[in-house]
Amino acid sequence: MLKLTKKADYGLIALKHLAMRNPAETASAKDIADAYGIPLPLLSKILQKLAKSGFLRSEQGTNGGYRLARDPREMTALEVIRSIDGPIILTSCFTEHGECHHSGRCSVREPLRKVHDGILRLLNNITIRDIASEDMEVPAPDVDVQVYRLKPSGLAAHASK
Amino acid sequence: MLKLTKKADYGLIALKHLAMRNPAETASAKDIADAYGIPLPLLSKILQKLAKSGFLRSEQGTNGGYRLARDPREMTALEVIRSIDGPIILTSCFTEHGECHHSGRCSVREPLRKVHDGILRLLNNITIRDIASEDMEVPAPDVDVQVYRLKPSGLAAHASK
DNA sequence: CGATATAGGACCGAACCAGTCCTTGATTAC
DNA sequence: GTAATCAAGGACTGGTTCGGTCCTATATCG
Ligand code: SF4
Ligand code: SF4
Repeated sequence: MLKLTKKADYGLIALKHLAMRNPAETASAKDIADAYGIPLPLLSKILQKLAKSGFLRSEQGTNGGYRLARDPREMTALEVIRSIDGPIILTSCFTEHGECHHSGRCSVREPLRKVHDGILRLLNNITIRDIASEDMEVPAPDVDVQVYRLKPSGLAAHASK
Repeated sequence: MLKLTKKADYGLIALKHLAMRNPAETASAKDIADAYGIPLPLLSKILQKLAKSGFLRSEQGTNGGYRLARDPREMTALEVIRSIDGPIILTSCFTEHGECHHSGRCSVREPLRKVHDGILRLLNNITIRDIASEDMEVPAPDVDVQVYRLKPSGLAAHASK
């Protein structure tokens, strides 16, 4: 169904929140939870994960809270989502032990692996800073995701829509 | 978790299977199920959906089965997946009635919508024929998915990985 | 008729998601 | 030193979706 978990949403919200303020100050889980209406205990565990993954640095005690541990330009959406939701698996055969039992006969595995890579590359090119920036552009054609496309031979694009 | 359902996998397998053979002959659900080890009743309903969505034409009775209803170049992975799994929703707020209750305050909704669009565009550029073609290329940088990227200002690419 | 097809509804177990609750432990303010 | 404030983390639950099975009805060919 190709959906992101809400935990990932919340994690991104929190990181964006932190990326948009003075890196000197911390924000507590409660601050963020209140600001966006996210259940506190849920957000807490997300932030804990992000801290363990090295995105956040935590400070306990009164006036404690979280602050970014790295430059938001160095945090990609891919890494963040991975850290919260676990590995991204477009199909169940792309995980370590999740071998689909027809991976032998399956004819779409390789094609889907390319799609998978495309999505990863897309997410990998988005940084927290991108997300935090107010105005963004849908820019000129660029490297990024490379979809496989038939040889030079025609078969024009039926993209858009 | 960003996973495709197995039903979608199966649907793509079936379409690929049909795309790679003489368009004159039909293949029954059983044929395909046996060929790839897919449970027959499950595959049946997938094929039914694909038929109702206009990808397949079905013929009942002995020697019946399914055949492609359209040119495989005109069937995109996006449409197929949509037809089987329902609408693709990266986050729960992108569906008609699935309004997330913080869509008001949420700060990542718009950015994620762009990611969503990127994924859609990616899937929309893949046709069944692409999937059926033996050799594919990961071609030159091309139009396709446009990830938003900061203004001209530097912030070089930290793509790859 | 009877074999082979599609068409489609009902059902079920397992997994996963979103969220809650409760306990522990560090740090600061008073 | 004690209380308030914070993070850390385990256990549990209700709801939904997924993957799959089963059973019946209908169409078509030989
Ligand atoms: S092997 Fe084929 S059917 Fe199984 S998960 Fe991978 S792509 Fe899907
Ligand atoms: S509104 Fe925000 S939190 Fe809710 S589903 Fe959309 S992106 Fe996720």
